[in-house]
Amino acid sequence: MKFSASEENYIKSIYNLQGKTEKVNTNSLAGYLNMRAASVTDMLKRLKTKKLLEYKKYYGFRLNDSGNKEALRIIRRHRLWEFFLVNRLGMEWDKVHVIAEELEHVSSGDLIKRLDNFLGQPKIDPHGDPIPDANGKMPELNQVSLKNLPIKKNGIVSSVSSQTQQMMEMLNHYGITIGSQIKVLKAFDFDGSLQIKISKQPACIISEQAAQNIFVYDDQ
Amino acid sequence: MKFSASEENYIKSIYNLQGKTEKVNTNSLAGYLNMRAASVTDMLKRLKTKKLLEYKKYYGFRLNDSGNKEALRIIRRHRLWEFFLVNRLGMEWDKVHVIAEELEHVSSGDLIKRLDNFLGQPKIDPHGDPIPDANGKMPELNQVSLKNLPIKKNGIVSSVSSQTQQMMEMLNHYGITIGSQIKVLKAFDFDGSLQIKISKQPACIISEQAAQNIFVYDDQ
DNA sequence: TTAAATTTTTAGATTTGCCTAAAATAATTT
DNA sequence: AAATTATTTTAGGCAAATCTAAAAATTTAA
Repeated sequence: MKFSASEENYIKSIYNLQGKTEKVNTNSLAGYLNMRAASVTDMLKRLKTKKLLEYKKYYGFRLNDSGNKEALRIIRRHRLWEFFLVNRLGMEWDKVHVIAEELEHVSSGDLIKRLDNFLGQPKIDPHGDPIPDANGKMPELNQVSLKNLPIKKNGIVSSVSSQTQQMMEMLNHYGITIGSQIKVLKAFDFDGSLQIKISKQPACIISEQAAQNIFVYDDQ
Repeated sequence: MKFSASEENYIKSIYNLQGKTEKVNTNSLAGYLNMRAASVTDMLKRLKTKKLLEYKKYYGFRLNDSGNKEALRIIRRHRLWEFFLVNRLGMEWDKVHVIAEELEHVSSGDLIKRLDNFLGQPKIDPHGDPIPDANGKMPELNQVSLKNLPIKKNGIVSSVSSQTQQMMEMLNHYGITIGSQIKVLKAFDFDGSLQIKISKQPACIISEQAAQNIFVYDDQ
């Protein structure tokens, strides 16, 4: 079945919001998509008709199996294009998201198969997120928030949960990029801030809020 | 100014239909786009409001300067993507059009600049059509219809005007591809059919209609 | 040069995807 | 357990992009 760009955006967003088991609610999806709750309700009905959604009025919703499968197809396209933009066209990893949001809706199975091959079947996108394979299988990587990385243990920056301009600005300031080696030297219980060391740079301090939004692969 | 995918399709189609000086009429554009005349009239009004069109009710229309500029930007994107699909992803040149129709609407100047560089600033797309440069300048190539190629003169197949399945089937049958060396041995005045020789294949006959739709670069 | 045919436009409807405002339902507080 | 608050849905509207059917304008032909 084929879906409109708008439907695909909703599907992808619901996927991103729903955890392993939790239901998503109308307002949080509306907030996530920068839309009004009423618009979300409209689309929920449409997606339910198309049998992508488990949805009981007033009680939240989740993607069902075909919804999840579709979401993974969209996410696969998005991440492959991001990989292309960064690793072939040389764009900055913090600038590719918007463009990939458009490219991901181009609907040709053959195109994506060939793009995947052309790129060497990458497993991780430039933000450090795993790329679902052609069957929708997502490589499980043991990622932890920097906040939870045990003291003195090495991690590799794998992704950041917020991709706002403000976040990017801060990461640039600290010289943190995907793939950076990182280590927590000390945690201050008072405010949750952390003293960290990034690659070979001198140690510095970051806030609990920042640490919460930076994810690393536990580098065992 | 930014345009919707739909507006861009109209702009590109008008560009393709208008010659050097002729006006385009509603019905021919409707036919070209597989739409009804009424829908075309609607869009003409919109494009006129956006100052892309010279349009007098009942008397046809043409793109004005900014319309032409916009058309060339769209065509540039389309042809660069076609080049990418064929020369990087290895798709067949007769299968890329539909996908490029989607990709061409992705709106990022930086993306196209980088794609152009990545591809080595190609001048001709896989169908043999020239790719407008970043300023909208279209390389002038002296292309003639096979029908008008002087007898015994070598030509290089540069493009075909119809990209229907039927045309592709016939080209495959004759073993004609973009870039093929081709020469007219004899013209039969009776029905306009031509005896031609393609590269090193034995001579064969094609109809006037086919010859009219195959273009070659005069290979001086 | 008027009648017929063709082309183009207008008028009004439909679908998608969004909105605001009001109503319905659920959750929380007193 | 009512009353208040918060959330969600419904109702109704709007713009883009399409359609059909009818009206208007132009072109062609008798």
